[in-house]
Amino acid sequence: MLGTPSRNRIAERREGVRREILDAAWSQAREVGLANITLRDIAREVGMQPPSLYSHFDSKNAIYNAMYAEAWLAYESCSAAELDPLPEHPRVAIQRIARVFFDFAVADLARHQLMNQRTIPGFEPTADAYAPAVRVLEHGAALVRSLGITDPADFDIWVSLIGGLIDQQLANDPGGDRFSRLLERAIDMWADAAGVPKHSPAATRAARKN
Amino acid sequence: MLGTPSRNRIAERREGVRREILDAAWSQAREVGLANITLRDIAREVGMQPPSLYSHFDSKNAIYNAMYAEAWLAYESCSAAELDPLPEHPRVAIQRIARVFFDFAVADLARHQLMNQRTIPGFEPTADAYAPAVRVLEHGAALVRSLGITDPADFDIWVSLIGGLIDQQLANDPGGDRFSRLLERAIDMWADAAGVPKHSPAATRAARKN
DNA sequence: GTCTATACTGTGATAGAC
DNA sequence: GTCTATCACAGTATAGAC
Repeated sequence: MLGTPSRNRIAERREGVRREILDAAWSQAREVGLANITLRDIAREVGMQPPSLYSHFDSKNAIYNAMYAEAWLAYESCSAAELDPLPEHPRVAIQRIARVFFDFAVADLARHQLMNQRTIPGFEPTADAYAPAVRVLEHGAALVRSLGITDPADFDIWVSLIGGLIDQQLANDPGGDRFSRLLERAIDMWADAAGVPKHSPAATRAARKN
Repeated sequence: MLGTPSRNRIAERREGVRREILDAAWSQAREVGLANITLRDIAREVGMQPPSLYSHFDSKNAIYNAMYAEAWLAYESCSAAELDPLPEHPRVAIQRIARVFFDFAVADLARHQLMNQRTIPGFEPTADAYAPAVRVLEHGAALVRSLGITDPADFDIWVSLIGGLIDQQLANDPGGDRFSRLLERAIDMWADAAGVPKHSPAATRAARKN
C-alpha cells in the first residue's frame, strides 16, 4: 500500500482542483464580466489545457451552476453571521435583514447577476444548486412572518422593493450610494404600510396592559 | 431620367430593408431570447446572406442599438397615448403612470431586457439611442414633481419600486399576475409616505378654504 | 451601392493517445 | 486525468461580381 495515495487523498486533490477552477472563474468574472468568461482563460489561470476542464465540469454551464450554489451558500452563512442575534425590535430587525441582503448584493456585481438575474443566456441552475436560494427565501419569509406580517403580499412587496433598489444602485450609480442611502427610508415606508410596530416590543407590551 | 429611381425611392427602399432586418431581429429575439439571436438567422429570415447585413448595420451591436432606440420610442408614444389626458387626481395619475410602464415592460420580455437590463454582454446604447430613454425618465420625473413630490429621493424610490415589481413578475411568475396584482397596493403605500393627497384636487381646494 | 463567396478568429465541446 | 487534435458554429472582414 506504500506509495498508493488513499481514496481520501485523491478526493481531496480532486476537490482542490475544483476549487482552483472555481476561484479562477470568479476572478475572471469580476475582471471581464460574468457573461464574458471563457474556458480558455479559466484554464490558463489554473494552468491547464482548456479541454482538461471537462474532467472536472461537464460544461461551462456546470461551472456557472457551481458558482451559483456557492454564491447562495455564501449568503446563507453571511446572513447567519450578521443576523444572529436578530434585533428584538421588529423595525430594526426588518431594516437589518434588508441591509445585509442589499450590501451583499451590491458588493459584487458578477455574483449578484448570477444569483438574482438571468443574465447568462442558456443557464438555469439545477435543483441542487437552487436549493440554498429557496432556503434563504423561505427563511426570510419566516422571519417576516415572525414579525407579525401575515399577508404574503407584503413579503412580495418587501422583496421587490429591496431588489428594485439593488438593481437601480448597480445599474445607475455603480460604486456610489444614491440608492443605498434610500434603503432605510424605503423599508420604513413599507413597514408603516405593513403595520410593523414603530415602538419596541417592551413598549408594545406596556401599551397592551392599558 | 426615365427608369432611374429618384433619391427618395432609393432611400425609401433602404429604409424598408432596415425595417425588415429589425423586424426579423425582434421576431428572433422573442423566439430564442434576446441574447441568442444570430446574424445568420436574421439574414435567413430576411432572405439574404449574413454578410449583407453589414451593408445596413455596422455590427450586431448596431442592430441592438437600433432596437434599443426603437423600444424606447415605442414606449414614448405608448405613454403619450395612454397618459393623455393625465387624470387630475394625483393618486390616480401616479397609479396610471406606474401601470402603463409596468404593463409595457411585462408585455415583452425581450424588449424589457433590452430597455431596462444590461443583459447583452458587450452592448451599450449610443448617446443617440439613449436619448429617448432619458427623455422618458425626465418626463416621468417632471410629472411626479407636478404632483407635488419635490424630493428626488421619492422619485428614485418610486422608480425602484416599479422596477422591482416588474423584475419579480418576469423572473418568478412569467405570464401570471402575482406581482402585477400588487402594483396598486405598492404604489399606494409609496403615495402615502410621499404625501400624495388622498382626495381629489377639488376636495383639496375645498379643504383649503377652511 | 448592394449582394455573394469565402475566409479569419475565437468560442464551447468532443475523440482518442498516453 | 491530462494532453493533442479537431469540430461546429459564432461574429466579423474583405474581395469581387452585378
